[in-house]
Amino acid sequence: MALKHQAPLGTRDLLPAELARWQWAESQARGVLERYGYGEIRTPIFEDYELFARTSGESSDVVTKEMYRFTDLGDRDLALRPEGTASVARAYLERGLGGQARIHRLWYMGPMFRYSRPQKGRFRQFHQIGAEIIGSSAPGADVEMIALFVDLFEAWGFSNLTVAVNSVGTPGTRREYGERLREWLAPVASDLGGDSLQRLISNPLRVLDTKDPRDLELFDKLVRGGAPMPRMLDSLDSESREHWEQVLGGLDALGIAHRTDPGLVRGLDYYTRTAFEVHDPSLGAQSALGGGGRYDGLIEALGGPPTPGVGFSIGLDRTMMVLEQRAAGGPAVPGTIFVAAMEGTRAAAAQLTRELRREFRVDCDLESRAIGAQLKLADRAGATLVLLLGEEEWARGEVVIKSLRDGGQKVVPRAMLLEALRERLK
RNA sequence: GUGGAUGUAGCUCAGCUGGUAGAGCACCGGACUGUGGCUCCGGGUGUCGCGGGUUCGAACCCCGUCAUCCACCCCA
Repeated sequence: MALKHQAPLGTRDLLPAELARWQWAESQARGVLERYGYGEIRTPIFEDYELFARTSGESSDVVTKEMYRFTDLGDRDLALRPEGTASVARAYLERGLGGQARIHRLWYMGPMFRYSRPQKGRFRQFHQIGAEIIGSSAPGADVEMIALFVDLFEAWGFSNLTVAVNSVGTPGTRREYGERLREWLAPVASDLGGDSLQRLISNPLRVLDTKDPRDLELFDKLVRGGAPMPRMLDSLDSESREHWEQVLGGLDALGIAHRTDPGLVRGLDYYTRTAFEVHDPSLGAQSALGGGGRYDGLIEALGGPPTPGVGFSIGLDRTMMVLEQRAAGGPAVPGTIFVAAMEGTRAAAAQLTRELRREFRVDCDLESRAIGAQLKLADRAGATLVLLLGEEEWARGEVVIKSLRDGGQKVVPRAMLLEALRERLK
């Protein structure tokens, strides 16, 4: 079908049938977030380009090649938001939240935009739900974040989740670790693949993430040669180490299943110390359902006072894909009434339909079809009750209520109709 | 940005070595001008992604282009 217009690459329409699941998931999430005492925040969908460039890191992929950047008619340099935390931090500063209370617990939900090549589970417009604690550097904040993160998934019906956790230290220790890594890799540096070579310069921590089998073989060779791979966790300063251990202790105390993943590095530069992620293998190559971590330097980088923060974001598109595979979170079918009219009762039916819609979910035929066709419509639409406005009955002040479940029907006086419907639908 | 695969009806797909398209489901109408589901009958709803080329003739062959999917990259 050669259509003139199609949804832009990497975007899609969500239709009513799919949205039933989305709405269910969103309302589950709202419930959890409210019980945790988090407040919703809504920020603009676009911001100054610089806001994202500064916070995500000039060299990050998000900034260098995935930003929807544009100039508006007033020559402002803007970008569609690639993630939510930068906007929340900006709003926190701009609206002076720091002066109102020391600790803020916030959540957000909405579309994000990244200019990357679409594939399974990856879209150019995707949706995230996220939460932040701004103002506390305590390990307990990290633990609460991870607990909330896990509880959201549990509210969606996930069980036996294991959270991957790591500590990426501070910018200082990360630099230091990067150096140790470079030294360790020095003997084989010239043999590394192109991607790894790039990363050796821009972000050495990522070199270890490579999937290139030849690179992995080189690493093996080094280890066999008696040079053990340096570990990020061994490079932590004493404060970060203590923080890390307390986070692990807190997770244990809550019985949250976790696994330390020394290779876990998050994509945005602002993360410090704790980093965590959850994956679902059924999603293919893009398996991360959500992730987060601590970002103690972010607010200061935006020109605010030193303010610690920790947060996460969850990809709703991917989560919905998993729920769909499990056929979870289906729509709760509400009882629908279908008002069927005859030749002489159409006007009355329209009136009755409008009146009933103040209280019930009501459907009707718009095209003056034969009664049989109306019943068929009602059936296909999944109605549970049909009100038949037969001419003779209506003239006597009566309405026929027919059940599409068992086919049974009975005649009710018009005056008793509302009561009868309430009775039948509850 | 790179690589591979795929584009035929609303959906899933068939279409032999080139002769201008078909099935199932869905949808619409009827049997059933006052009663749905089941059944039966009828209806194809299509610029074969788009543009060009080869050919007497192209859904099929060639070139280009667009789109989709999967993977790399990166991440949610």
